[in-house]
Amino acid sequence: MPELPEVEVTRRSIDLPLRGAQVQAVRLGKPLRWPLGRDPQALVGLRLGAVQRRGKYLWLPLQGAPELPEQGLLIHLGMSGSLRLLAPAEPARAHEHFRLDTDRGSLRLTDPRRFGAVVWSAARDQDPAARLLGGLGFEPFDPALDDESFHAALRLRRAPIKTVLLGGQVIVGAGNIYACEALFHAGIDPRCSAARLGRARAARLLQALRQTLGQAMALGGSTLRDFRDAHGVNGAFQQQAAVYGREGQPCTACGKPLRRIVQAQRSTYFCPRCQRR
DNA sequence: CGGGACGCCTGTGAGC
DNA sequence: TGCTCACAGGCGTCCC
Repeated sequence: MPELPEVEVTRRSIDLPLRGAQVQAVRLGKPLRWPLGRDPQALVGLRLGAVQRRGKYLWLPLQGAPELPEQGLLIHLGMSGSLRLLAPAEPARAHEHFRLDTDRGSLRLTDPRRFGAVVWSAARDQDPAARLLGGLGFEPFDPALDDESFHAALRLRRAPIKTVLLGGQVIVGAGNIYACEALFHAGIDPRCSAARLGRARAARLLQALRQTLGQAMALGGSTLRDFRDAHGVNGAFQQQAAVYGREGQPCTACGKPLRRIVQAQRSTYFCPRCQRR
């Protein structure tokens, strides 16, 4: 369900309510992608620090244990996960597989497909967190990311630009929907080798990624069909995708039927006229 | 090493 | 109505 905008909207919706909250109980449901890696009981009494995001991962610092001052939980929502902040008395929802009860509310992870994960780590820069975060590329809104460095990183990749965007080793945050949308807005054929993008087109792509992700964030992650933040609040309105899921329908810019192809086992939607190699 | 396929799961919608 | 199949917002791991 979540790409960067949804994860960031989720982060913002739990950060202030949970900052400083004290853990009262931790409950696990069915196994997620990886085991928690820690006795849940060991987390009771700790306090939550400011929630951080790296790519599509959330990092929840757990403070108050002198011997483990940097420990925390790394959370990934996978394909179908979402976080909600509920009253502790609220009954478990369907597919609720992780629950963190605090004195300021109960954080619930529901994830039907269970591709998501909640992993304990002694520190963000120690394994397993470090291993999972280690290979990630630029944050799209990192001020240090400029056209030059983006272009330079793309030039090292011979794979199709769509695949490179999804890979997350150059830039994080765009999943299948936003990658398709950004490539459309940048006028770039998704099959085009990343290495063959010139400076100007790389710059256009970076701008399109920021525009697409930024707008989705401003609207509360509303591009996704049924996304809600941790309070259950929906986006301001349903942003219509220009190409994603619109195979055969007319391009909003030129009217030509949009195409669907498969790249690295994922659907890619694009306009064969507006997007050039 | 880069690049692609696989597999982890459950739900949903289309087609018969 | 009920079955089967394709497909779904991700990504670590394995193999070439």
